[in-house]
Amino acid sequence: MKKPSLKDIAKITGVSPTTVSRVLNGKAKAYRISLQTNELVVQTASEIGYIPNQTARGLRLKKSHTIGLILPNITNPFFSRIACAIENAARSSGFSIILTDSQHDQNLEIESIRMLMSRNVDGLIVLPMGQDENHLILVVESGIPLVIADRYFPDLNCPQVISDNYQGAFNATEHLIDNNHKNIACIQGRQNTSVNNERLKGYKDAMEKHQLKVVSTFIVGDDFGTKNGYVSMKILQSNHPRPTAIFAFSNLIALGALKAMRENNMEFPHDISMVSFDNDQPLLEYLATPITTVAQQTDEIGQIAFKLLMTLVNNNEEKTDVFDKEPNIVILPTKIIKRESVTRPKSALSTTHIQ
Amino acid sequence: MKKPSLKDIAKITGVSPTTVSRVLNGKAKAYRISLQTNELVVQTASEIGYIPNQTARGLRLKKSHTIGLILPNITNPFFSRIACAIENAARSSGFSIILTDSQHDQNLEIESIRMLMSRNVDGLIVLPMGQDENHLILVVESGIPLVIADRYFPDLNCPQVISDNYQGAFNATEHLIDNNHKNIACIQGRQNTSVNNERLKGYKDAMEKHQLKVVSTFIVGDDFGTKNGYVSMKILQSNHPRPTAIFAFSNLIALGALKAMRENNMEFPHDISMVSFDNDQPLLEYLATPITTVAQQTDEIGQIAFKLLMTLVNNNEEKTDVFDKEPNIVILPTKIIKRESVTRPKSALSTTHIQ
DNA sequence: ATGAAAGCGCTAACAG
DNA sequence: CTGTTAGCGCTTTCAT
Repeated sequence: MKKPSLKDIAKITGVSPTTVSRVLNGKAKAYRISLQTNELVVQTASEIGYIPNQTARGLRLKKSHTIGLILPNITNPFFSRIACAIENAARSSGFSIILTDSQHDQNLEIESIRMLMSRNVDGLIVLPMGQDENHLILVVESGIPLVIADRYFPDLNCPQVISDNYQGAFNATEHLIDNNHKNIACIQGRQNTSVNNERLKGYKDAMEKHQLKVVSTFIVGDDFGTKNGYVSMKILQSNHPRPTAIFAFSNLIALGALKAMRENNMEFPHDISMVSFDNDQPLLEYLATPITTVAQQTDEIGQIAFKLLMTLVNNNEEKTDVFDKEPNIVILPTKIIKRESVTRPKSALSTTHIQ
Repeated sequence: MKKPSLKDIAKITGVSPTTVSRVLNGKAKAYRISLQTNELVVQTASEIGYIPNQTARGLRLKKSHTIGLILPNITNPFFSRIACAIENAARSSGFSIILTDSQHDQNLEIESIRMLMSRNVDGLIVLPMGQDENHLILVVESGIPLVIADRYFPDLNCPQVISDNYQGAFNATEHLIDNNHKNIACIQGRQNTSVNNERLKGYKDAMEKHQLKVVSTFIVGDDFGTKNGYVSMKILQSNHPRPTAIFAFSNLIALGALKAMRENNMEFPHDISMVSFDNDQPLLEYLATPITTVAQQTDEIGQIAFKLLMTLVNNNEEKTDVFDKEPNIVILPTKIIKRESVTRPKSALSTTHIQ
């Protein structure tokens, strides 16, 4: 026995499919359908266990009540929190989300976009892995609502939500400086991404503000992942002079750095201080050395991204050409969470500043 | 300018929609379509940027190439790893996943199932929050392929993937006993779930095997979340005698317990040893006291769940009544990862065993 | 080697 | 207050 359709209900009740449709969509009063008919339809619908076919509905209405979510890796708590917030907001609004994990792979990201468009999603929230925007521009041009989070593309004409990465990085660096550090290295994430650029700028500006020279060998790394944190830390340790403090551009970088420090038998934070971006690792508080982090408002990023998308989706119904309006950029403040990974440098010796 | 359809290609090329469809679905040779036509169609399709409408396709084919995934909380690394594995496997097979987070809420879980069915997913992977099975039975009866992970329902006629929770718990407990603990408490998760039952049984059996009495006040807790870990630990600390070791039934419980221990100024593990389930928190290694855990094979759980679902989906195409076959249950071994959270109890005094 | 026509399940004119 | 008709975009008989 196959799934009952709206037509089946019509047959059983003896009314037309139209009426059934209207009743089931709560348009009974709008069409002044008799209470009797209404009852009858609702009744039989539930009796035979009718479940509306959203696919058919979507085809007809050209609205799927589905949005696509593309992010670099659901396993990263920073992303999973955002995903969770989006999913919750979406459900409350009657939307489902198709999740795709790009695995930090540009091609997968592009493929996912295509796939999602072919599935007629009503909109797209993407947390791009890099800073390429061609595929994103195509989305905007195609007219399907798009919201970007965790990256900023000045030329991309769509709403975007990001943290104030510059200020966060500036504060992080200054916090290190306030603790007397002069040889401060940073382990970057993926270069030329807006996130990385801003954090780098924040770092540099803080250094310069305090008359500390920005040393190129103290700027290492090229990826937001754990491995880069590990490798970069190893490199920093092989250099002379060594830094007395590290600013890690992500939680995963910090994790990798931790591993390298441990292998090198370094005492943390006595041998080296650290502050990291991202505060979403639940165990952060209970580390041997709880790490001072720059917290991003992940829940808010998710919620705002979804709201922005909804505005777009709804606008889209009214007029088709809203795409010349200014990009709607939301910048969320960060907050530095001080823990125990920052101390004053051990000795004057180790803090000799390179001139 | 709206999205081009298959018909548009037909119009431009001058062939019929049928032919276009055949070409675009790679059935050119099967229908011996001339190379010329083939070329022409493929060419124009890419020229006008044609993207097939999967909604229409799904309606016609009654196959959406989409599966639903329901899990209790994507923010929990245990689940996000499984989700990641499923998503990857799905993508490789040309499937998309609609993700829903039940937030450990039975009603949301039920609602999600309905929603997913109405979206014509080809199958469902659910990690149920509890042990209610009525809504799951309905799914099986409706004929839509269903695979369960992380719970076991003996009466549910569908493939299921779980860890060997009994053995894992047994080993965890025995490890504590091997370290001379006698007053071993456990902080349970949600009661009457298969997972909890098995772990509890493993705990009890290990205790009994070593002639240790299972004390009811040493079995506390009722939820796999952080809060329960915290509260339960507080309760255990207020009891006399106090346990010298804790077996936490989940990573989140351990996290909550950690918080309580810290507040009570307990030295960990000197005042109290601990072993926990789940090894998916990335920072586990770097805790002040790295916790010994029972690792589940999360990637494998996800991969196997998806494979099982695919078998079902494909079988389903052949015959409609495969649902009388034996439930296909896969039990994956766990592995205890020893770290530093287990020591011998401090003094003979504190290990006095209650008789 | 290609097409015409029907229909998946639903809804929105348009008509009474 | 209700029904008839057409059609969303696609695939699949059945023809030729």
